[in-house]
Amino acid sequence: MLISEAQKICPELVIVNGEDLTKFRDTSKKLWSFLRSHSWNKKVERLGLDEVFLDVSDIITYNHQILNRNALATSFFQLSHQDPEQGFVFNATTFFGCTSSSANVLHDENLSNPLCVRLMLASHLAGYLRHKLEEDFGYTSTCGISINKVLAKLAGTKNKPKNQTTLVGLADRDIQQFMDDHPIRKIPGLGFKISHLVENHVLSRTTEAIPHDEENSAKITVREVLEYPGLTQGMLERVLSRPGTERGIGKKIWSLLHGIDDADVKEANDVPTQISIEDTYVTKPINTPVELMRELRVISTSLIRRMRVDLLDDTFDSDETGVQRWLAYPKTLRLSTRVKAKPGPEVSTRDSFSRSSRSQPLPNFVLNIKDSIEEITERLIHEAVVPLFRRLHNERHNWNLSLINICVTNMVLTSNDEGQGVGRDISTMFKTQDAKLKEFTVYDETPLESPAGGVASERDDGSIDDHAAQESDAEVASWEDNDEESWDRCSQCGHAIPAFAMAAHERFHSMSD
DNA sequence: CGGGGAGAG
DNA sequence: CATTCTCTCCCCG
Repeated sequence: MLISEAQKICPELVIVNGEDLTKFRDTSKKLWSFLRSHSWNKKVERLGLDEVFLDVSDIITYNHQILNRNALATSFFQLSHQDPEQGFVFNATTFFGCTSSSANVLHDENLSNPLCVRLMLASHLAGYLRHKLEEDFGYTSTCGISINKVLAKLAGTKNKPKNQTTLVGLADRDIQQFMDDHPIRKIPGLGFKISHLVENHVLSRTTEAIPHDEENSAKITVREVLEYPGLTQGMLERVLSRPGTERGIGKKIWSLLHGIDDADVKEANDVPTQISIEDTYVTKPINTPVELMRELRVISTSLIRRMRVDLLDDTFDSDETGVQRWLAYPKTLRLSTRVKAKPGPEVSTRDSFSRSSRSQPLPNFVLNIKDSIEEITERLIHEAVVPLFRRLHNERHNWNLSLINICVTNMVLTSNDEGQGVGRDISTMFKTQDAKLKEFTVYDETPLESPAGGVASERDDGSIDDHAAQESDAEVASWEDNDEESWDRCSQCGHAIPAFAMAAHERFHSMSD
């Protein structure tokens, strides 16, 4: 809701600058887990905090097979392969919720069309899941049901805010009809860059300047693009190809415009591939080391906190077992900044939006769970973040920073989620474990060096200076040096293994026995 | 792997 | 309403 609207309705409203997304994140995770628990193939892909794709092909195939055509009105949808009791009763003579066509009832000719029956079954599954989301958790939802991701997502926009839409596209021309009236910018996968290139070409414009705002973004429809003479995959490829563009972009965009999308629904990722925290300083850019250090401290602190929330195993209460281990840990630390554009006559809007970044290996002390967040933050800033900053900016002040971002990425998984996903196949499990052991072996034999650039510190005059590396810096960031409990010898093979990886390592032995 | 771009919510 | 703060996937050298 617009803040101005909220204040109109509720004048005594207290507005606090900033937000805490914790409850949103937790709820998102909870609802997502619920949906995943109903998936057979585990293809449950999150899109942001409040959307999710489910590939339910396997469930639909099964329920199609067991469908009794003599008692359609009192059918039973089986939610489990193992337990035939699990499921719900439904009326298979109609779709659940809205459909893209006017009639919701399945006529005889449609009943003989397998695709139509499958879509009908999926609509009931969606209806059931949405019902549970509302009854058990208290959240309404929208859903689109179709044969691929693009069509499902577009269908889902039709009956907001709390209904579902099944796209009953039985022939290619039904699909095309559905696509035709959409503005191309609304097609998932066509962002503002590609939309403008396509629009400019179709309208035979040669405008180089791409407007950055949503306002004058392409209002041109899919139909108008497809009616353009000579529009082929190859033509789109030529129009859209610039250095750095995705290979096969022409074919991809052409397909999307036709409602064709072979992108897989990806299996759920247990840990994010990246965690980043950023802040913008538009009205008052960062210019002095004092301001800089304060902001780096704020951002780093919240990053360490987020790492512990998102990357630590929370299956047991930490105070019950006393042991928490990393599900995954990042190998890389990255600092990005954006410099505020100089207010001049010809400001290429481009400039103010692009970022620069530098990265380096993440020091290992960051993973010491027992150390306090403040302690780790301080060390991280001085030993890693400031050196990265100095690689980005030579000047000692007046950087005019309008954005700072700190990111950890390049995650290494430390254990298989037991009984889940890939772990079924012994040989692939062996391979993954082997790869992980290799990781640890490297750490074992090669003690980490102290980060390049030495330590920087803040001086009274506000400048940042390098010190020659101190004696103590030599022992920077090594688990062994800091905490003898962090590494252990495996009783079976004598290999040195980080404590958090021991469980995985022992499973490795049990697999190879 | 490091750096950057595009697109998503 | 426009901007902010994430996150993922991809390309190039």
